Amino acid sequence: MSQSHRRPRVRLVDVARAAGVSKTTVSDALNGAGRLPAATREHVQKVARSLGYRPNATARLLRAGHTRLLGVAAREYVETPWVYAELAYFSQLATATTQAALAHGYGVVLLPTYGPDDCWLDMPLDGVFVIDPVEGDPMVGDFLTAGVPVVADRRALAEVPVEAREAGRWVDFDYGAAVRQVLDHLEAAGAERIAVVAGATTACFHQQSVGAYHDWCAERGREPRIVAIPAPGVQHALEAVTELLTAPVPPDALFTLVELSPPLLLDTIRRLGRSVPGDLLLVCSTEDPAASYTDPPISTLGFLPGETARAAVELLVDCLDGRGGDDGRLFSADFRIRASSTVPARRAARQG
Amino acid sequence: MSQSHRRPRVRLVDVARAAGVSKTTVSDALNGAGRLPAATREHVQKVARSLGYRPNATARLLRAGHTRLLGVAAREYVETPWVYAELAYFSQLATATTQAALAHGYGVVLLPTYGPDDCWLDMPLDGVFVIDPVEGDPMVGDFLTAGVPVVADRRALAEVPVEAREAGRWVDFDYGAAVRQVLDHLEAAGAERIAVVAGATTACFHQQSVGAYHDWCAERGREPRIVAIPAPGVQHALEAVTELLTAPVPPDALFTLVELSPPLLLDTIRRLGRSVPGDLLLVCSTEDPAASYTDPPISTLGFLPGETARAAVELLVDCLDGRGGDDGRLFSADFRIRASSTVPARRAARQG
DNA sequence: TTGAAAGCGGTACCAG
DNA sequence: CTGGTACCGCTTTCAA
Repeated sequence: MSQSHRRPRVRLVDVARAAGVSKTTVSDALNGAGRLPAATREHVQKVARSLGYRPNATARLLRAGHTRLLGVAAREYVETPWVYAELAYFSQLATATTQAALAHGYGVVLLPTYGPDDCWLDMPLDGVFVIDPVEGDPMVGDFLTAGVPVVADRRALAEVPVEAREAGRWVDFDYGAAVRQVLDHLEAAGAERIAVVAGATTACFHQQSVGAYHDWCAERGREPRIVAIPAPGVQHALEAVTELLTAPVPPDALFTLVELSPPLLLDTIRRLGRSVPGDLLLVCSTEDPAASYTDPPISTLGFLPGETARAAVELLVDCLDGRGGDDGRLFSADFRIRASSTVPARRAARQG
Repeated sequence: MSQSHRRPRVRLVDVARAAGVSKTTVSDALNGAGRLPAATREHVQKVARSLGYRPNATARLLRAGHTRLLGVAAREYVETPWVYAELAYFSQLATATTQAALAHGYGVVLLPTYGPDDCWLDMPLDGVFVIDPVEGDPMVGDFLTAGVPVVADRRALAEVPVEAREAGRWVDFDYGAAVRQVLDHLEAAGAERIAVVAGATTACFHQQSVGAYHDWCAERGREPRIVAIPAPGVQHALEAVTELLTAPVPPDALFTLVELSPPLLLDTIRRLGRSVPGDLLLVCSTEDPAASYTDPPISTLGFLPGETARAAVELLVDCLDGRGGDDGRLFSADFRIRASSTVPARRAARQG
């Protein structure tokens, strides 16, 4: 058993008393402010150190009028809290945000996806990055009406009353275009039955991607083959893939929009008796670096977590510093074509 | 270009003035405190809402004397900032910590691994969870002397001056025992040349693991075969594996202590012309759930990110609430034996 | 050069 | 039932 009562922290006044000077002098001495004689300064510093003095962060923040803290929330699967750990995309986004924030002197708070309504408003945040808000997501509006700058996407901002939008910024992709790019590529490689695995959420990414897929199919009179999984996780994703590949008329191309370990996916496809790219062309939307190390390397559609995080932080910081920057930044998805979706020799020949 | 000047936030006094009452009344009305007539309460609430009033979090925290914020720092590779995104272990730990913290009404701040010395002390944290501190890590001592409760491991706490240890707690594993358990298992399965991939850090985990491996080898007069990678990342890890497997006398068992996508590892081993478990028994220390979905499923040594995170948060919260709880919690690693390290029929026969 | 005092924006204790 | 006021711990201005 350990000592239970925490000793009261030593405060500025304590140091002042011990050093026989005033609060002001201590503050100046420790912060390098004022014009004190070196002797006083050193004396105060020594006393402060010997007492183990540490300024109370909250107090100085209240004084400063800011907290230098940015919130990050991943909202894609609001109902299924925290499976995010397994999602390379969110991990990288959170990490990159932390990194970018640090570069600007900010810390990052991981926000919960659920919890007592508005509980996030009790956190001392200067700004918030809301990733993949779902349709009608209350978080964006809550922060904005509370006067806290937010970076989200354009759709989320559009849902907020105009008068509150002032401190709203966005980072976005043309998801539809990205998906079409992949579909066109697969079609050009000879695919006739492209199957898709998506997430069953109303986050912009999935909604627009699925919409684009349906449109694309409709334009060509093709029948969409899509499975939307209710929550992230290896199990769900693999089941979806299995369902698609064991259909009576199996697809000749697969495009996954949910995070799934690329080498595992490849392994699973092979166990189902199909070869890549021979029997099945494959493109994965993933940030897992393992994708380029498999055999064959897997084509990926990436959404630049590093760059978007940096942009989000910059947007937030500009807004906080009163610099009028852009309202948002539009990015283009990063489509990397590799062997998994490249026409094998014999099929290429067949296609002419 | 967007509006650059943020409008000043509306404060408690503003509401009070607008509603024609005092600060106290507003505070009570909004917090459900005091015994106000319903009419007053509603009136104040209406005014507050119409003004878009939100209490200043920093101010109420200063008043409350706590911040309800916990820090998390992953220190294993302090020099190589933020490759953590790719590490399932850290992602899950951070996520689980956030979840556990939320359950206790706390938020979580992701701490940077580097940065201006002591920069972490400027954050308004009630407590900190330092994961895998390296040898002589300053972070633990810094927080402790600042009076901020810390959860780390026993070694890190031992490095701190006794008088500062009061608010130090720990969560730990007997890494040596865990490693021996795996080595014994592999030996029993017939392995004679067990190779290990470890991380070149002084974090307790790697140091003790590598130490245990060397001891274990020495006890048996075996020659250790180990590669320590300088930083996490697919590239380094795969190179290490390749180096080990292409040695003149290749190992007959591989035990990886660094995070590496299990299916990718399997794939790589096969491309090097070895089969698992036929030619090579395989055990991975990883938290990647994909390990159990490969063919063959891969034996894993896990370190319970969920449970340790929960424990860490509890330890911190108990300490903060002045409840005298335990000084720490010792966990046992989770060794899951699967087909990748199970003796294939013919080898079992050969072994008798 | 140093120190007293006024806030930062709330909450909580009293007196009215 | 309500409002004045002290106070959380620090920074900053200003007077001595």
